[in-house]
Amino acid sequence: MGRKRTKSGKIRLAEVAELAGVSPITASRFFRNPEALSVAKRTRVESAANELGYVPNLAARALASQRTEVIGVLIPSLTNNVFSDVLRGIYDAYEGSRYSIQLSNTRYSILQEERLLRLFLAQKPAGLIVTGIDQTTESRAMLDAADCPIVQIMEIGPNPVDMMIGFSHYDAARAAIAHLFAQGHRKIGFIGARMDPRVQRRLDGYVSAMKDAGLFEQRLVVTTATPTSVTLGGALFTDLLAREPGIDAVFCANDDLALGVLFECRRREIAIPEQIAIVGFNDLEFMASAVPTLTSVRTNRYEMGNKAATMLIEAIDGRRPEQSVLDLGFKVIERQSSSSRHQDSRPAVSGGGAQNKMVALPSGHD
Amino acid sequence: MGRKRTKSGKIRLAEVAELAGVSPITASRFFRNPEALSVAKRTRVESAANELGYVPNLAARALASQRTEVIGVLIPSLTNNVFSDVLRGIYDAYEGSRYSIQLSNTRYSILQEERLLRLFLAQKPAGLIVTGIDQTTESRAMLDAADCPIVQIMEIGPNPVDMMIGFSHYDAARAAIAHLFAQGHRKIGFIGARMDPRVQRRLDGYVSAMKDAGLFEQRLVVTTATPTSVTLGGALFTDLLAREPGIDAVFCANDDLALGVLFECRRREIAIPEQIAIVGFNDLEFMASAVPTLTSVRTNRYEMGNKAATMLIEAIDGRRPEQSVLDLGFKVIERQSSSSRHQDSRPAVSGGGAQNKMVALPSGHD
DNA sequence: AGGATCGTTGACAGCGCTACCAGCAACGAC
DNA sequence: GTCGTTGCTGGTAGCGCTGTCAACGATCCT
Repeated sequence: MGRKRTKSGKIRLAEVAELAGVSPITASRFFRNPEALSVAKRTRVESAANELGYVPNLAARALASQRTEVIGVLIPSLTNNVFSDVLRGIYDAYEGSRYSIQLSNTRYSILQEERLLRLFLAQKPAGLIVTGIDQTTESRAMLDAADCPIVQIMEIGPNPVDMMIGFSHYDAARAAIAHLFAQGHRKIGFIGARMDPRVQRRLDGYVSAMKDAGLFEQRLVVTTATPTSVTLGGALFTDLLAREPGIDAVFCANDDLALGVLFECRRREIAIPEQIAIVGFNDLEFMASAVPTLTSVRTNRYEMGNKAATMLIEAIDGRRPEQSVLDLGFKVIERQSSSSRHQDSRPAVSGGGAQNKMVALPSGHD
Repeated sequence: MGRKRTKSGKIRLAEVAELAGVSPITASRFFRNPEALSVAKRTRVESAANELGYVPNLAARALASQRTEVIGVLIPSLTNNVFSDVLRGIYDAYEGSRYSIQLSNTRYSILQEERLLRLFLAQKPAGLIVTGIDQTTESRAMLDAADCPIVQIMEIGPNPVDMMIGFSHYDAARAAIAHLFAQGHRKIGFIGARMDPRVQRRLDGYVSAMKDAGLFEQRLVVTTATPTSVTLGGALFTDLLAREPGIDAVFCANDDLALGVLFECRRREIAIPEQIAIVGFNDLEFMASAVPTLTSVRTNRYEMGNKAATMLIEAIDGRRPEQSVLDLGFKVIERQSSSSRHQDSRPAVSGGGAQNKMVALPSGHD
């Protein structure tokens, strides 16, 4: 016996086809590949669909076509400003496309990531965006076996699963330290929080730059697994000062920490940059507006998300990009907090960034 | 002639049923309502599913059952810290539930919201979370006609579509101004950016409080439609000072603006709070850590998202909450930037917020 | 002119799951 | 002992769409 369930009441493709005087399959084609129809039928179907207010049933489409139009996005944090910029880039790229985004938060756990990956892959996504290059072997195997395009974002490294877009955190950190060296700083501390893989690589870059200069000392490094915050920046800086009162600069693994250091210096009446120089990472908006303005390493977060999404869509549509690994580079934006030239504190209320000087260009030209 | 398409290769429910020695329909029930099975069959199906690694096909389920397990979430911005906290609350609540989240960004446009709403509703979501109470009449009609639970978040107001969770931005602004009055301030400026409906209501609260005290002057108000930023805070404050050099306090519509004002004061060597007091809105993390620490109105953003999601799930499952409108209130967190008691600038590196004093409690007891 | 090619259209048979109803055994009430 | 009643299980028939193939006329080539 059939079901008595109420017909959803919605317009179906068949109704549209009937009104347009074509077969259902022709109407179906109109929505997927209108070019394939003759102009006459195309307009007939189009007006019929408009007249009836037809909306395709995505579940039926997914079932029949054996694929979804869902893009899975796995990011480690929803709180972090960095990821909200990336996300905005991603969402902007999908706007108006037929794909929809399924977002999940791994909370910086690769096990959680593995779990979510399994979940996503089971639904046969059209594509996948994952953060970073540090997956469990299990995750890696699933990604390798996945039959959809995949983009890894936030950093670049060897052995991409498929496509990859980001920059070298290691090189970026080295460039920041090189900048501090150029300004005459020698005893440079490092503070880092959360210590996720990318922060770890910034630390690695710092360590290598310091070692190259024969200046590395373990006690110059203060890190914690705690999530980052402005307050934490002040606390870590306090620790650093206690360990090594003689430092003349601090490289902060992100801008929130840098802002915390700035406030802590103010509290302690330490002059920036005269007594201590500060360099942050990411170049969030407030860095250009702080007093003194704060030097930071600019990363192209919005572009990273946007480009990743664009590349993914193109790959799904069968147009693979020429180069599957894209280095978006970084720039050290030099500002007052690390400038030995004592730029005067202009009342530059708006337009921060105009007077920025580029110190290093795209990474990874090796 | 049938299709030759490769069978997806995936395990289907029928295979599980066969291995378990039950009918497909019984296996189906196991996944939706295991209680309905006898214990014997339940364990048989369970172990069969585990053995085969069965994963349900959501598209087929959605098609057959005529409903999805997707929750639509419409927010105006992905950049704003405020919404990332709300989102985190929402995602946390859905973690592990069978629902998935479909997020869209209205970019503060009610027309965009209407478009997205139409898109969402067409897919028959299990529930909907929308931001605010200012929808187009068309949107409102669609929401009223929607046959799924709906939660409006971020603020409360008359005529909820269904459920509602938030607080009164009007009352919160009034409380902030009352606090400034209590500290002896009279010439209180207002700066606001973006001027979305909620910021507008904060302005309304400011205006009414000032008028009540006979202190309102139009030139004390500086607003712009530009998206908010720290830099913009400095610029708006500069405008305000130019218009009315005699102000003794500023109420900022959000914390980014407040931070910008702080930096601008530092640039101009204006003493806080002696010459000018500052009050922000939202109580972001950095407010407790700034120098001087910044007074703000704390809003329960994470809880708002989390509670909204929880209420929505319960409503979907047929357990509607007793009260459909929930006021989460706010608190004025008094800090140095508006304290006439001249709290000494302690080196309170971590733990900001411990010394906070609550000034006003949940809103909307009228 | 005949055949090959192209562009366009349609028929058919499912995709994997669940709503509906019916059946059946076990049980208690009368 | 008969008649509900309850609890569990299964059969049937789709949900609305699309992949595959075949057929058709129009166009092109030799």
